Amino acid sequence: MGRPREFKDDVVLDRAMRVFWTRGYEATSVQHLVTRMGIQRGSLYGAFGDKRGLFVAAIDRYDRVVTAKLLAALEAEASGKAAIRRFFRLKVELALAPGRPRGCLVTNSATELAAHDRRTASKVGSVLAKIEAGFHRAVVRAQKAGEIDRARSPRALARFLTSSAQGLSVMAKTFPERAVLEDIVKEILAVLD
Amino acid sequence: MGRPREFKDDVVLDRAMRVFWTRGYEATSVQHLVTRMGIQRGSLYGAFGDKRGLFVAAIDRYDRVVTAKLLAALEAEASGKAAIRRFFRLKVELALAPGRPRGCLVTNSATELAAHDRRTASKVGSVLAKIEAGFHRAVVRAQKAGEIDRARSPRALARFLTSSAQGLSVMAKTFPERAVLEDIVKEILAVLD
DNA sequence: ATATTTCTTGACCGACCGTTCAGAAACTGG
DNA sequence: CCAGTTTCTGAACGGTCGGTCAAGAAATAT
Repeated sequence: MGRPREFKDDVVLDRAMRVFWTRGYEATSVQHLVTRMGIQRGSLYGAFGDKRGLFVAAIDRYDRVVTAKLLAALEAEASGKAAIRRFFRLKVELALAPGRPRGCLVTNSATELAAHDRRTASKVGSVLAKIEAGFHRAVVRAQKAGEIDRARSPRALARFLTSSAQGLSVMAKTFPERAVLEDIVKEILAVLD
Repeated sequence: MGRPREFKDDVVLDRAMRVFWTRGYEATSVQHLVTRMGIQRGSLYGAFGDKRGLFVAAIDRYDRVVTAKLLAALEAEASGKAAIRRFFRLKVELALAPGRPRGCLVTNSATELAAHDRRTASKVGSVLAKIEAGFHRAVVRAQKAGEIDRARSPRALARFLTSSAQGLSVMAKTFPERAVLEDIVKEILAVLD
């Protein structure tokens, strides 16, 4: 009962996500947000609490939309090695896709806000943990198939791959050139041999 | 002639650098800066132009103090491979050193500001280029000594190592634990074998 | 049809933002 | 000791910040 929302949460959240993704948290004003989201201030505060709340919700949305696609790539191949390769190839394509913000919202949030804001820190931490877990599964799968030496620590490899994905996001934001990113991915994948 | 400065530029710049390093650019107010730098607003504007100018000067200072130390590690060993190992070991130690801001000012600046501000972007770009050049020299040295297969591209390896250093900085900010960082470094160095 | 609930709207709030500036203070050259 | 120059000091500037709120609009329940 009562008057229904005139907007879909996910639709305006997608727009907010893009704004935060391109401009960062602090550089984005509420005025900027309401303009791009196409709703009024009151609606924003009614639906998401405050700017921080909207930001955390935007990271969550990013997790469900963007990160989920990358994690899916990690599970899509029977071969663990092929899955990891697919993950990084997809990451490069996403990083270079026209009309898409550069870099990664989670990486940006980790460096800009995670140190000061608990809610952001825990969201970022859980997303990174999810990625690491995905890599871990892929590595174990690859080891079982004999693609990767069983003597190597899957935990260390998973952490390395997670870190590499972060590094790639930083580089994608600074040097969004295919040649650069492909050079990097080539050597990341070389670690697995 | 005229009244002399009551502060040393590098001293107050070091303090500004630390503030930006821990809090980022946008989240740091000029009020915050003058408090921590121990000078007045007027002096700040007189010496550094504006907030942006101070920020760029702080990155420059970071380059001369922190990055220079890492680059020196890269030149300190005759063996290219040992030099790269030393670089990453030092990076881990710096990342975990108590009383020091986590992560890396250049990495933070790359994700927070480089996309919007040209001056920051060119400063960040030149620092990263310097690091990449250092890695490149070390890789070539290692190849000449037979430590690394000559068939591998030193440019790709240098780019990979630069990217890895960025990733490590992100991870250091989110998970400042020795075990995590050492796992990552172990696998980064494994690429060279 | 009316009461009730929720959402929308746009004006409004005090606080703080980055920046400026006039005047006092501290130096140098004559 | 004074004129000239630079720096220091702290108050002040307009603008924008994140956030609130009262009133109207649109739905449901009775």
